[in-house]
Amino acid sequence: MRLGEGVEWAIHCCTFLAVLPPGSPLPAARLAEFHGVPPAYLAKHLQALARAGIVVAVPGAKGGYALGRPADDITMLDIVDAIDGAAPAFTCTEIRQRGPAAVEAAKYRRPCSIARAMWDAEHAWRAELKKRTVGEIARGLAGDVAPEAAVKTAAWYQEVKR
Amino acid sequence: MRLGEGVEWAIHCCTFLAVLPPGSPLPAARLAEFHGVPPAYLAKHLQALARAGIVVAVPGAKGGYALGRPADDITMLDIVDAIDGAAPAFTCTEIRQRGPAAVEAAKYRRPCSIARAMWDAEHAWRAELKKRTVGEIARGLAGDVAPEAAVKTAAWYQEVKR
DNA sequence: AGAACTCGGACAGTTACTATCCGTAATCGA
DNA sequence: TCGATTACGGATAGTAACTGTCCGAGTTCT
Repeated sequence: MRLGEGVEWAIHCCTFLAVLPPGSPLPAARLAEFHGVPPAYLAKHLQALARAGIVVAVPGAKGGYALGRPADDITMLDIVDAIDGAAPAFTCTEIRQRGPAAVEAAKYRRPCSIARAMWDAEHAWRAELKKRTVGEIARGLAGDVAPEAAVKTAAWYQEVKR
Repeated sequence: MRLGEGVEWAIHCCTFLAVLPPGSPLPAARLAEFHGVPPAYLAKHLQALARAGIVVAVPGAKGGYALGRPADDITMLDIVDAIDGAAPAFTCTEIRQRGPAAVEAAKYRRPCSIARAMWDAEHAWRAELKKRTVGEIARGLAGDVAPEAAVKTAAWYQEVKR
């Protein structure tokens, strides 16, 4: 089981947009430049975020992306679902109905215990992601690294917005 | 994020081996026949289970596979790790060190909050899978379907073992 | 109105998963 | 001892998902 790299990029972009002064969208190319990732590919993921309403896309000159709602109302799960898709990781193919022990479909009242157990685990994963919001992450992000990085970030932003 | 189909097959095989009378291994071809899955491909996954010690492989005529330890000592997580690999689904590529705001590596004391949040969620998923054992699942499996299926299973097993 | 800039979807390359086959080694029954 | 059966590993294709890039449509500013 592997989570696409785009999920990481999307979360970083959202947390970054959360710490930026609001009211001024940032182009996809600038977001890619700041994070050191391929611009064209990041744009694709940003489009997915826009479709989910997590960010709003502002077209035209001086356009770009901005958060679609308050950072505290955006959960990690929202982003993961938008990028990776909301389809469950485990899909029950009902192999119990495929062998020589199969009986007519109506006799299977509930999904098999195996699928239930896998789905329970997945629910725990999603519940944990739902607890964490972009706002919370953004506030804690500064403590991960020396204040020097925040200074460089501010300098870069001023340069870009000039 | 998607979990390979082989995981489902492996769990079904383990729970099936758990309800079978012990002391008599079942060939991979029989396991594939009972579950209605491609024999050659299932064999690959069974080999992975054997490498992990979850099942024991008995070579030669009258050989096959049997559980490697009591069913209550085999967790769902054991099987998932054996088939899908124990590598974490989310891998932090440290993109915070790649942009114009990057500072020297030593300044990053702890992993970024984003990675920690993702890993916490993954830990919750693994913890849930670790709670459930093959023995527990096997005991509950019969209740999912009409008793008729158990009869057909027993008949098939007697035919195979003849 | 013109120009510049942006998003948006359509188009290839790469990796991982699915699936199969064959040769080798080991075990049991005759 | 010989043949049948079975697990094991490698080599080999096909398929789907992820990664990556491009150019056109629409919008905003001057």
